[in-house]
Amino acid sequence: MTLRIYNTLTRTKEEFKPLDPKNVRMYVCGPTVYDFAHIGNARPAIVFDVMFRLLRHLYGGSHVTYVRNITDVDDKINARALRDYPGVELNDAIRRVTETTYEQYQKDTAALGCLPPSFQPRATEHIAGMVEMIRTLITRGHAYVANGEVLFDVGSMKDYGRLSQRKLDEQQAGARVAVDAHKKNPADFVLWKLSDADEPGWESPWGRGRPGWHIECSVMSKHHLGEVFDIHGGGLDLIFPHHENEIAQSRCAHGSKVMANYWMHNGFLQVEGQKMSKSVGNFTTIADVLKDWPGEVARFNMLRTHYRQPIDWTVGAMTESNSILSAWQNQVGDAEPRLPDEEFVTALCDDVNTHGAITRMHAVAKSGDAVSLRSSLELLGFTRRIFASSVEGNTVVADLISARLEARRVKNFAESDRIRDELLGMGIQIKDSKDPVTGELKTAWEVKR
RNA sequence: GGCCUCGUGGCGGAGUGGCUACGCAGAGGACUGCAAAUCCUCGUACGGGGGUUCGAUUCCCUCCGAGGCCUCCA
Repeated sequence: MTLRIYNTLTRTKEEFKPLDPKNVRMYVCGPTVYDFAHIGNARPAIVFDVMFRLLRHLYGGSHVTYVRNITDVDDKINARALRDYPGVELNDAIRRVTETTYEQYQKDTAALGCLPPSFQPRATEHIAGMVEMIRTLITRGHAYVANGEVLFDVGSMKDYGRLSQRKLDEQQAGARVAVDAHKKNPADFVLWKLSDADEPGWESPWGRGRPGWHIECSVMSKHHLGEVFDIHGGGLDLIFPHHENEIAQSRCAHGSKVMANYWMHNGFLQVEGQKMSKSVGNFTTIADVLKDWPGEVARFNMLRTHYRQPIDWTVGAMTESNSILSAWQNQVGDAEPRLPDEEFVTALCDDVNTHGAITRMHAVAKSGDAVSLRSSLELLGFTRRIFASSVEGNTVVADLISARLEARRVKNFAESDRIRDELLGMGIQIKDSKDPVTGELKTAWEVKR
């Protein structure tokens, strides 16, 4: 089975060849923990979770290392800490912001069926590594100190801009880059900046300060995955400047030709046809979605579209996802998963074509092969039965159903319909059937939305 | 101004140089006390205009439209 991946670096689909099949290494940019994650943040979490599961399937569960970082040092966090915890000592306030947001993120991603990554390093645990890498960059002539900042010198890297296919001179034509007198090149970016007394900071050779926006990923990926690794993922918007700058830092610090061999970027998401933003009022957090829908439905809804395509996140689509998934869950029952069928895996191996895989699952479902369907669901991360928790063991429902069955046996249809309406009022949809052999009446049910 | 996506039937959404995915919704039928569920059948789409070709939804050019990045952003 050949895995092919669309590589942003080359803008083509390439055959995936791991550096070491015994240790396939993937790094994905995780959240900055200052606020509830929104539904757009869920996309990379889910998409790369599927990638993680697929790699484990192909190379073995113990032969894949997946790192997703937690950015817990950032000026947005400081601002939030000052706003939400006035009067509290700053470091303490920051810790409260990052801890509560981090815990919420763990809950959200777990509810969406995502496996915990192999490592979830935090930026604040790697400050020493960042100082070290910055020092190396200065030594090697790729960074300089100016105006209290350490800046990366983009002019020192001959192919800066390769990932985003930008040329430095073309960019300046746009004149959107602020020209700072202390920068050698307007595109030079901060590696370290000094902190005021009321800002978080760490001691460094350049004074008490904090790291810039890009250095953490270079340091943490190197720490867990090495100087060169296989896959680096994240959202489309990170291509520039974040990933471009990560590449610049890592390659220049290590003297390597590449940072990662394959760069994968997921597309964006709109809500009901509109860009999600706080001003429009359609800013939807993962927690909001989970209030209305099971996490599995949200996950399925996300996977019905190829990861590089835009998604329009709508109630209509969620309703459709819900009906497909619950039909499958009913069909699958308690079947034990085995190996998923080859066509299904082949679809996933074509640049993680989850929609193609789901199409295959429709065919499998139609064929009545519950084990195969269950196996596919398993690989995509649908391991639990969705409605079970809310109503399982509900004796009221069971009693009403048996009372209705009895009424039907004695042809008291007024009573049987009354009970059916009562259940419907509870959100329970009745499904009658007859045993094809014995002719016995049977009733199943599901939670209707 | 630069770079990059995308435009498919009522809706969602793949894919392919020729054989008209798939799902949801909808219509008809079977079944049912009636519904629901289930099963069977049906609907003939690829933004406009050029070009290449025996033939393009699929390749090329162009126009129109939607969106993203270039500044923190998944």
